[in-house]
Amino acid sequence: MTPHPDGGRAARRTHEADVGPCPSADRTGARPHDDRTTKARIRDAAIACFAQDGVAGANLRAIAAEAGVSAGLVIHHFGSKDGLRAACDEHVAAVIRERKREAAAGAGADPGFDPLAAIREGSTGPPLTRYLARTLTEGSPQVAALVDELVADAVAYQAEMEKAGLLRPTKYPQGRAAVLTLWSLGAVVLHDHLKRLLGVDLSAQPADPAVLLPYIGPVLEILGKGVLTKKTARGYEAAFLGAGEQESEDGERSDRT
Amino acid sequence: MTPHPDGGRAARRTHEADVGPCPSADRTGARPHDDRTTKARIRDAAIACFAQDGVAGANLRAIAAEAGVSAGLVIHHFGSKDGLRAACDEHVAAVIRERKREAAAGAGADPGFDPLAAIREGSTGPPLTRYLARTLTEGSPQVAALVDELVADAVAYQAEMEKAGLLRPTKYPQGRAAVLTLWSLGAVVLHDHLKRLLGVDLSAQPADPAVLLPYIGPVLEILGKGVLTKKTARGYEAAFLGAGEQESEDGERSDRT
DNA sequence: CAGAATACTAAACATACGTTCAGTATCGAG
DNA sequence: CTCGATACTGAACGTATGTTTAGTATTCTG
Repeated sequence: MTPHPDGGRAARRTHEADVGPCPSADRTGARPHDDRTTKARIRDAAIACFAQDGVAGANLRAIAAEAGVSAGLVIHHFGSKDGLRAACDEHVAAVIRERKREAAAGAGADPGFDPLAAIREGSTGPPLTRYLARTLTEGSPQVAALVDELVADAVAYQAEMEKAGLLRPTKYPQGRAAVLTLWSLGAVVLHDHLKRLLGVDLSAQPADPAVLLPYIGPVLEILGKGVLTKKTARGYEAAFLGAGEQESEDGERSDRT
Repeated sequence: MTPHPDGGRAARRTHEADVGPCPSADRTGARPHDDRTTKARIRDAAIACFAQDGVAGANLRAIAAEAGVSAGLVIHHFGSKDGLRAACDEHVAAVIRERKREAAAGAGADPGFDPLAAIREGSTGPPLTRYLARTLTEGSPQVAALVDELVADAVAYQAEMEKAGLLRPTKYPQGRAAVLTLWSLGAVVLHDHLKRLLGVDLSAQPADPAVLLPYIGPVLEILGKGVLTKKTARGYEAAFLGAGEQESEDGERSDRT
């Protein structure tokens, strides 16, 4: 119940939208000191509750209790449950953007094919991945915008890698990036099933990256050499793309955006 | 509001669990005759409402109204909202199993890599795909069991295809089948995003399979030749699977089941 | 047909929820 | 210090919701 007593002190303090002026100078003296604003604490509690029960399933009183405040205060700060949800969406999106930027700035690393690699969260802080896994299916504009950004990033990233000879060329730059991104996000959304089937939990940060292996192994195999033999691939293509289609397109298909 | 006035008369009548004895001989004369039992009508209405608003978001009165009955009757037939949800889960799972069996019995067709190809529903009947897209993320035992079956089917199917030389061999029979199945399901769960990004709606049956092309195209490309160049693949593998692993590349290797 | 069981409705019930409100404490500005 | 604004609480309000209940129609069984 009580948040981590101490430990991650001055950690993470870059985004911090408008959660308030001062970190709540231990006003009531009630709980162990927490460097977050009350508003931020409420927001984090909401993220945790929404992640666990879904937005419709969670309720303000539980969120308030988790944050150690009254239900009225939640409304006072966020106007309504919907406002709270919007704030959570924006916060999560902002954190992800920031961490992606940090990761990009840092040593080459491997953004690889996990668009959410940036938010493999430490055990501290709210469960961003689980929150996203929930809200990804509940259609909010903020999350939609975030997904669009992830795909756009993937398009750019894959173009770079392709130019560097690290990725095979594609006839569908936008389509391939979108499909790979959505597949990755889909695996996160279905993390419960993945855990049950392969014993890998994508919604928790791995102590040791090796525990991801039952998932990463097949993924690398699929992305490495494909799964269809040449003739099967040709067969499907003939069936779907129209028999004589012969693949004219190589450019960007600008359906959207 | 009113269901299809007539048309799909003696259609679909194989599963029909225990929705009751006779198709409600137009008891009240209130609504145009429907060949479904009242219980079945309630269940289908529930599937539609759950699909639209999620299980937590939907409410019994709306479901009852959609089915043209009172809220009390829903409880009378299903005991509780949870019971109703369980019945829906079971029904959807049963329909999918049945259609998969039919599809398997029919001409070779292509179960391909869409584990849900069997339920590309006609415009009649409840929105099974959307329902599944919702419940897949809400963790019910019935849905979990269904997913397990889909994966098991995929393992068997891919083994057959591999033997027939239609699929590349894999080191991870279970893992590859699980990953491909979950990716496909994930794309369904994220159908809103896929629609927005590529203009393809996986939750509706396509009048013309060609409309799926912006999705199928990249998918076939990825599954056909992969996306990583050989050295990139080797690099990732070295990083993840431990440096010296060496990749025999054509042999079977049964790590997992 | 009699009588029991089932299908069904409308209303009532209890509770859980989002939100409002009145009041209190705390803070910053002058 | 004074005053206004903000942070915050606890209780109240109104409503929506899952469920119960009492009662009526309908069907099934013998």
